[in-house]
Amino acid sequence: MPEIAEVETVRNTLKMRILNKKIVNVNIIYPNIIESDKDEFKKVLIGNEFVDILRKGKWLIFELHNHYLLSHLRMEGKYFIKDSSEEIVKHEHIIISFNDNTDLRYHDTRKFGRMKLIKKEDLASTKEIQKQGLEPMDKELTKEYLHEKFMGKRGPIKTTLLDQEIISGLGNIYADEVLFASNIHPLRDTSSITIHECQKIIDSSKKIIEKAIEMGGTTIKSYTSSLGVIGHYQDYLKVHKKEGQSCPICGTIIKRIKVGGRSTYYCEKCQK
DNA sequence: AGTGCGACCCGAACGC
DNA sequence: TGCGTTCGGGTCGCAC
Repeated sequence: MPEIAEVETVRNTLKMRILNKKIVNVNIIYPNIIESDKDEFKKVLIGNEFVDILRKGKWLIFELHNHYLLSHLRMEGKYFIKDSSEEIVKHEHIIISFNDNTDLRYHDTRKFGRMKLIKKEDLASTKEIQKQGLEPMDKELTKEYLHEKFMGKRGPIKTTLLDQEIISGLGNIYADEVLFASNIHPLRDTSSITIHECQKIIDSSKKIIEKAIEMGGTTIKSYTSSLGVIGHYQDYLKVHKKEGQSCPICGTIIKRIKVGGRSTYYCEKCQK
């Protein structure tokens, strides 16, 4: 499940492979991935080229001449680079072909990912982008900012960490890890989080995401062999998906509960 | 306004 | 074995 670290890895990896190559064909196999007009999507892309790839939260922003292609991988979206001669396999939904006989192929088993083509001047007013809050790496993400946002918020802190309008980029997995590292119980009411705990949330978010990006970097090689970028975050998770196992700090059995409909893992001794 | 929940998908895991 | 059922994950849109 791509979170901000995986998206950043995809961005860096694709930048090395697809920039400044002329797009010669676009094959839309499963149209529902594309939220904007499908005919225009083809018309704008063919003959165009990607000049840069940006990112905002979990959104990938492919920069074209005059347009941006926004792409959200949701849970299982992946990009592959393949030779155009290779057979199209199951779950490849959008195929963008370049003039050097390679393809950028969007692969998504659950078909949850979304793409949207917008004019460059509309980027700032596009709600998907505009809504993104500060990222853990942003200098402006301070304990004061977070504390103020949290004070006016009801409901469990776990749910609030998933709100992209406050902190942009955390998903279900890292939200559990951040709360564990911050010694905060996932069901704590958001408004009860102290300013000191806000700082702990910021520090652990940064640490966890930086490490994940670093790990993502190590998987770049496998990308070229058309395996897609798969984060190796599972190697260092402390609580997420660890129900029934011992807490790495105190040995207490990790619990699993539902918070806002999402599976949530925590250590009842370490997280108050 | 804020909050909660179903819908979108389909492979994997589970129950019988 | 093979069938049917449930679950999960991020975000949007609708209902309250």
